[in-house]
Amino acid sequence: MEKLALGQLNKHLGYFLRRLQVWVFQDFIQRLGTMKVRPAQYSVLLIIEANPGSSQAAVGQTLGIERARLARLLHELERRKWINRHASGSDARKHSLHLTAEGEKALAKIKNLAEQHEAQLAERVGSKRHMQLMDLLRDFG
Amino acid sequence: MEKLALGQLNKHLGYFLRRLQVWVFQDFIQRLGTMKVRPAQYSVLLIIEANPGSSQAAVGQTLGIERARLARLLHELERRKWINRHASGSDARKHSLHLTAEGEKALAKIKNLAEQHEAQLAERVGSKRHMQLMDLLRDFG
DNA sequence: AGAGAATGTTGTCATTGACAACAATCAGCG
DNA sequence: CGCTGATTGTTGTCAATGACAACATTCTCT
Repeated sequence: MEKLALGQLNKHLGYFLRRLQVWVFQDFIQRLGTMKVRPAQYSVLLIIEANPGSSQAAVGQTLGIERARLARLLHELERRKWINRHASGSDARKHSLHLTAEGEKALAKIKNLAEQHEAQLAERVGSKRHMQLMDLLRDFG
Repeated sequence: MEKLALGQLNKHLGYFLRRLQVWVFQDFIQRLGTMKVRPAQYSVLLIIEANPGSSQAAVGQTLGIERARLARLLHELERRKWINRHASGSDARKHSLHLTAEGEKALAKIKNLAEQHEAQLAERVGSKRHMQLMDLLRDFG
């Protein structure tokens, strides 16, 4: 079955962005299947690691994850004993997020797999193009 | 609320791809809200326009949309009288997809809005970066 | 003619994003 | 101080999406 013409789709950055993003996430999910970690969970773990004691609101705003969704996502990470949330001293509404020792061990493994994923992605995309894309895309926030 | 450190997330192309892609799609959906067209529907309409008479399998494979999902998506486009599917002459299993006259009129409006979306995206991203990203991302398939 | 593949349809499930309501707590202001 | 409005986290619900299986029909190949 030959591919069809893309027509006007060729002019839309969003289309190509989406196609590559889907490919990247599928590879990530497959590669981290053994740890049963999805991209959103991984990003949350990294943010907690880099910012111990953050509140859920801060994590959510940084990653663009909505409060309700993040609450459920964190509930799952807590159930797996990878994070804990104790009350923040300064503000009783906030939960202070930390990795557990078990969570740090798991994250070490996960980061290892994620690096393999990134290496495979760089190979698939071409390492030069990978760098160029990183430089172009990083300047958003 | 200040943003938190991204930590290792800074090394993952997938993260930045995803953030920009989400932004682009949200803008697209908002901008085309008056026509109630979502990105996937738009892409299917463009493919049918560029390849009249295609089968669903061909469209699905081109866009990476699964058979079951495409069947329902097309059902909705047919309900809106934007496309029709009549039996293919050569293969009775296949449906031959075409835009209706009404569908062509609607698509003209939609393409107009989509161009505005793309222009705004180029402005947001920077027109030079927009071009560079297109060049880097287009070479996949 | 018959076996296996392709096509489109329908059903179901899990994940996700979005939104609203709620309780607890905080911040600001009289 | 006490009150009002905002913030934080939680839970409930709904729609959209992706994935997968089962099925009838039709084609291809031998």
